[in-house]
Amino acid sequence: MARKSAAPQRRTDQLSRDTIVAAAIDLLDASGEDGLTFRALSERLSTGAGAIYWHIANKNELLTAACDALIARTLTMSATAATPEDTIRALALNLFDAIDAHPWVGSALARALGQMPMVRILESLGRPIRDLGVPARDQWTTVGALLNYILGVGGRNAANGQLARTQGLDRSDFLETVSAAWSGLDPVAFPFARGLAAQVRTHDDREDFLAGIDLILRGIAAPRPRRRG
Amino acid sequence: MARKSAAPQRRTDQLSRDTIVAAAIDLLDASGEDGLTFRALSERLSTGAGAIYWHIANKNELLTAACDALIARTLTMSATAATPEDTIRALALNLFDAIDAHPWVGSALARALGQMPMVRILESLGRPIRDLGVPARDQWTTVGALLNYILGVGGRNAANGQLARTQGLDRSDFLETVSAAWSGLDPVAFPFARGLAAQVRTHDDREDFLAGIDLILRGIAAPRPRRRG
DNA sequence: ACCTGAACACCGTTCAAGT
DNA sequence: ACCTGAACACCGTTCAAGT
Repeated sequence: MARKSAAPQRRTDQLSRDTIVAAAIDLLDASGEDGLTFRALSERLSTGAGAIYWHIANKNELLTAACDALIARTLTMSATAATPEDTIRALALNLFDAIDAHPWVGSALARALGQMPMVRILESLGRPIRDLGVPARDQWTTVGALLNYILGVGGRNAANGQLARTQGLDRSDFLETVSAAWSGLDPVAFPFARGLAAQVRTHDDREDFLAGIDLILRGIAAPRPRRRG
Repeated sequence: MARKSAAPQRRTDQLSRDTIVAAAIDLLDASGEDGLTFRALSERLSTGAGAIYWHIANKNELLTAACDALIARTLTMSATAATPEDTIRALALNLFDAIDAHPWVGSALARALGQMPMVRILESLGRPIRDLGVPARDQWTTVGALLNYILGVGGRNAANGQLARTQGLDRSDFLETVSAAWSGLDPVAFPFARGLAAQVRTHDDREDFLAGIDLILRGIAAPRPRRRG
């Protein structure tokens, strides 16, 4: 008697939230944000599509959980350095590298507002800021500035990764395209952007990111005006 | 003779890219990112679903075009102020307000990398930075820091707007939830985040955003170390 | 040249039915 | 308690056929 299609192997052990999240991370790393579907996930887990919903509420929760697992891993890696500044620099770089290696984390973070991954980052960033001597009333603004800068870069990295995947361009191809487009801009309407075309081609993302962190650190160290005293 | 359903009125004038983009903006404003579908759009334009593809390549291009129209509008609004600092502040605030009023712009911008909306912002931000006396070799880093901070805040705003829409929470409800969750954090593992709970409830997004801009401006003004002389 | 609208190949999510 | 997998209500995009 002929069967319509090969019966899929079903797993014998129980599914768990952690197993699902781990599989989701594999899928996201392998095929990007669009690659994470409940169908692909259930196939990889040798289970039915609906089974996942017993352990996780919906796709958004799954994405946040995957993001949190990765962020937690990244942050525990970041030991305390010699100075608060160095701690912040090291932490920021670890986050940059994590988002660079897993672009989907960049956009997942943006959606995970008051939730765990954000809280973890806030906490890790907050301690060295406190140690820097930033007064309590300025801590929220300060951590916010650093966090938003980091998330901004992360979002751009995520977009880069997504673009590279869908267009099949590698990094230097992409930069070449942007640089060429910018050199072609109207010199009257866009003098500044036009002048940037050369720098776009040769810049180092990681170095620029760190330079931005240093700029913000200088801003934190600089005395606030209108204090009179 | 009974018809299956009311035959839709079809438009008599020609469709154009601008008409489509304008309708897309209306739809995005009215029902958020998820509200923009080719079916909803074609209904609003009294045309067939496939007709839009004659004028616009795909959804991504449509989103970028909508974003660009709004950004162009926002930037021409931003006149030059008394000082470069004030010009940057005014520009940043205009962008903040635009993203606040149209949250979808926040996430659309992240995806519009080397394209027009980004170039426009870069250009508007770049001139006052040049006027500030930032040397050519630091201009890319400087404009990048400001841009990424602004985009980071924009991304967060976009997420806020999306959340408010889907959960049906208003701003203060949402902040209340976050604040409550943070007060409940483990005081040993998360002392800093816990201490922020109170500030979360009462803070002013717009003011904090501007404080971050000021912090970065101080960083730009601060002398760079390791110059020796 | 421009538009129609059915069709295709997908989605996330639900839920009766099974064990 | 946990899982199955068909079914539902959608998507973006394509394309033969019309004008």
